[in-house]
Amino acid sequence: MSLKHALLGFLSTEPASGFDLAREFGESLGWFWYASHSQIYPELRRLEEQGLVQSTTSTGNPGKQKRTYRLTEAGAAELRSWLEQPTEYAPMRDVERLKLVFLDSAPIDVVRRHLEDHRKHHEDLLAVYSQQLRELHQGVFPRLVKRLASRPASAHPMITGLKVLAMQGNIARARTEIHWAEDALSWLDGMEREGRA
Amino acid sequence: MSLKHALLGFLSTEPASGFDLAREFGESLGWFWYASHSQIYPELRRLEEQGLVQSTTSTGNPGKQKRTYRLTEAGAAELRSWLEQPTEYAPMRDVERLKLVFLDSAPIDVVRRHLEDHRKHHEDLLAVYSQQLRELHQGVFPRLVKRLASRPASAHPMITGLKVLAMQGNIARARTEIHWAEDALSWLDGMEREGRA
DNA sequence: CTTGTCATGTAATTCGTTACATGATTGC
DNA sequence: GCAATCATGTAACGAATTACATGACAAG
Repeated sequence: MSLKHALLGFLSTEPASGFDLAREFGESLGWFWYASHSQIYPELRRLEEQGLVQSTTSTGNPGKQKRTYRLTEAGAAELRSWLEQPTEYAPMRDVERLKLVFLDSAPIDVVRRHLEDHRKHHEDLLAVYSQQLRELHQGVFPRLVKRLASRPASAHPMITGLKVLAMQGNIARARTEIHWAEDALSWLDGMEREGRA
Repeated sequence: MSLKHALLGFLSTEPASGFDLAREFGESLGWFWYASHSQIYPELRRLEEQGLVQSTTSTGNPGKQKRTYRLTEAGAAELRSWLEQPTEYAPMRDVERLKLVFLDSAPIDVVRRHLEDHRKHHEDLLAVYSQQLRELHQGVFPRLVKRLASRPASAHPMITGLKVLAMQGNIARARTEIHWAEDALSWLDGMEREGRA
């Protein structure tokens, strides 16, 4: 039930169309939640049926229809209540680790390639997150700017701080994965040397 | 398509029943993959239709039916081919982080509770993983023992090593989350002090 | 006039969760 | 006799992916 609340959350910053939301949920490697447009459009309709959001079709531009959704009071209440409840942790499903434990009869180069891919993947993530953290600090990160705009200056440190915190968490994760992959690669080199000796 | 390969992987150690597999996929906080029995039983039937596994019903015990699945040569080949292919990384979906970025108008105690829960969750995971790592090193971890049994001694360091590596990765992750949560809590305390000053 | 971006949708399928359902065996 | 564990399944629903489908507008 999280797509629902992810949408309500994004709409709590400002009204947006399905297209806008699909862009935000797809770009920047996902920014905490990913969803495709084919999941978003029907979900928004469902939220409207439930009275949690309300849509207006753009007048002005004829032909080019654009449906903008805004949060209703009921939607804001639903979001608040979800935010207050403790998080239920999703069961672990980790394809890479799963592969790793069964790779024990594969050629050593296959194992190495997997670990190198893993390192590369998280290095790419780290680059993106580091850039986004810089943008958060510089106050040029669009989503943050919009969120600050509608709120009093006294609330700004908390608003910014929580985003920075979340991003730092992603950075810490990426670094951990990179370090782990590097340690694993050294260990693998050791194995190979011993195997040849 | 990973449940399929998770099952093939587990069956590559030794034949097992749906019940055995459901126990392994459910216990110990999941050991890299979680699935419920209601997903496992039909999937095993499908794998049998595809000729990747083969089942035998226990004779001997009448009434108490127990269906044991073993990997076929085709199943082993499918597993090898999956293991060789590069991993596709799942898009990010992180409920806790998502909540965190929208918690900026909630009472500070709600934020604190979320961070404390997060720390607690990963401390619990860390305890389990640390115990399992000890068992791996002591050679008393059942799944590892079984896997070593069917393979020559020269392969043992690699078999054990990869499991240790995977577990160390989980431990590193858990530690990172705990440290992050603690940093976040200190920051939050600072915010509260400033807010009251 | 064609490519790219904006914009919104539906359909088919697969994957995963929750709940329902049944029956045998073992230990107390 | 009763509870716990072993053992296997189905049904209904919800979440997510992939593919199909359409059309406006802007820039070159």
